[in-house]
Amino acid sequence: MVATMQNLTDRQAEILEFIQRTLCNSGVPPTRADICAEFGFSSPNAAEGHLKAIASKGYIELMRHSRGIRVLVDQNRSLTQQYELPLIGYIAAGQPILAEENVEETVRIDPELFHPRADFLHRVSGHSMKDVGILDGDLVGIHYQPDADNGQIIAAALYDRRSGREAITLKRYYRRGAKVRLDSENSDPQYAPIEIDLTQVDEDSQDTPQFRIAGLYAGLIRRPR
Amino acid sequence: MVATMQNLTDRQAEILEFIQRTLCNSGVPPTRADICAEFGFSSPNAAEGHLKAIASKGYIELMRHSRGIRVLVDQNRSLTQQYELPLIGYIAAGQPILAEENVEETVRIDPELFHPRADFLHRVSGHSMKDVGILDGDLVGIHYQPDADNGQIIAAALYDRRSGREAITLKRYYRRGAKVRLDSENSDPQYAPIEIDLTQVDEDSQDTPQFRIAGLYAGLIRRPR
DNA sequence: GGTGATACTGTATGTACATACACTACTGTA
DNA sequence: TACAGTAGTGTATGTACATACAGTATCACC
Repeated sequence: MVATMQNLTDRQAEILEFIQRTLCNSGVPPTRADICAEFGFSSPNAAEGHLKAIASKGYIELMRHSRGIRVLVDQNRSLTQQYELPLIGYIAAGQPILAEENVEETVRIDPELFHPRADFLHRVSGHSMKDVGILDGDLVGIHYQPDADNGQIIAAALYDRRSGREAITLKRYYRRGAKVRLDSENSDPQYAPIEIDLTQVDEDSQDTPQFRIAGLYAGLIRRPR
Repeated sequence: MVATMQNLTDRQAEILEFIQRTLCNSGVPPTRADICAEFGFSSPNAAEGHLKAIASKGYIELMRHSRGIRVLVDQNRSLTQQYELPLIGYIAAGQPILAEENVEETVRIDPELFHPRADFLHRVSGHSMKDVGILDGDLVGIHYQPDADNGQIIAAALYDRRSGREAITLKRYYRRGAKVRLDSENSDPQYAPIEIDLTQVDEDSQDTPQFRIAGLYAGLIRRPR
């Protein structure tokens, strides 16, 4: 957006709101004449002037054909809202979590559905959290956050030496000093806790830490096959 | 929608798809000329004819002004989609399931997230489905459907004589002739199967059946407190 | 007290658009 | 075999629309 984003005047805001309302009600943007009818203007130039002002402030884009008004900024989340979350499987070497390379697909869902707000989704693989009702194949919402409190369920990013990437796993997090313990929630003894000493540096991969917190578990979605 | 909803021809589907694409890309519906340019027609009547055909099948609505095309049926969910599902707790006496009286709140979520498509949500209360990872407080998506196959998880509407309303419960459904069995998924012996004989009429509430299928379990959302 | 932004009126113009009429041609179907 | 639905071409027409030019009035502000 090139235009400088200044504040709209009251009148301009009213007109922008009318454009959005029209779009919502009829599916088509209004004409200059429509705007005049709504506000009682007797000259199409009243509308034209406002549109140009609103466009120069970056809120809409004008195309030079009939009804060529495109709303760029949507205050009341009516239409353009994204409602999409990336689904992250693995984290490629040296990449931030939300880098495009890591996005497997995009799921249409309102991030605000979860608490705290989810920043991305992860597909659970395995049964390590079975006892808290998180099953293989579930999509969990993760709130991006680099630290956590003891006892919280986190998305742990564990570096895999072979593949050179980080795998995400849900674990219950406990930390005492430099010692971190990652618990599973499955009574089966094969799911033993993982113990990590943060002072221990992994020599094979100097700059990449063995472990980091990718975020906080914030809820889940299950879509039966 | 008054128009009879028939299937579109391949060409008509292509054109509908182009309308949606245009709407998505530019925010404005295409003109007849735009459609001609896209498909290589040399007469605007080619476009006009298709639009009328698509409109008569109920997929779009034509208004008699420029770019007056409104998409009513939105296959790939671009703009007009609501993304809201009602949350149904109990069913008031004599009301259809989705009656307004039964809607506790509305949750912003894409119905297509679930399979089959969810028509409403229900908040699980109790632990009867714990063994399949459906916990107390979870929101389950329900696909409205009055019948089910053996072994499917359904939302059962059970008439409660005291309150005069129907309570919704998730159960695994089995039917043999007129005998219906509703299983819980919890190894604890307190969750015994419910047996219902469909030939038995409840005398205290003559016209209201004891039991009906409210719909099919289609997935769940969990929002930790 | 002049300058610029906002908020309009009034008139005019050319073209973008929807749409009607008239025809051709193929296809499934009753 | 005739009819309805689909898929087009070609021409024509009136109006819906964006938009330019020329003004007026109010207000803030330096």
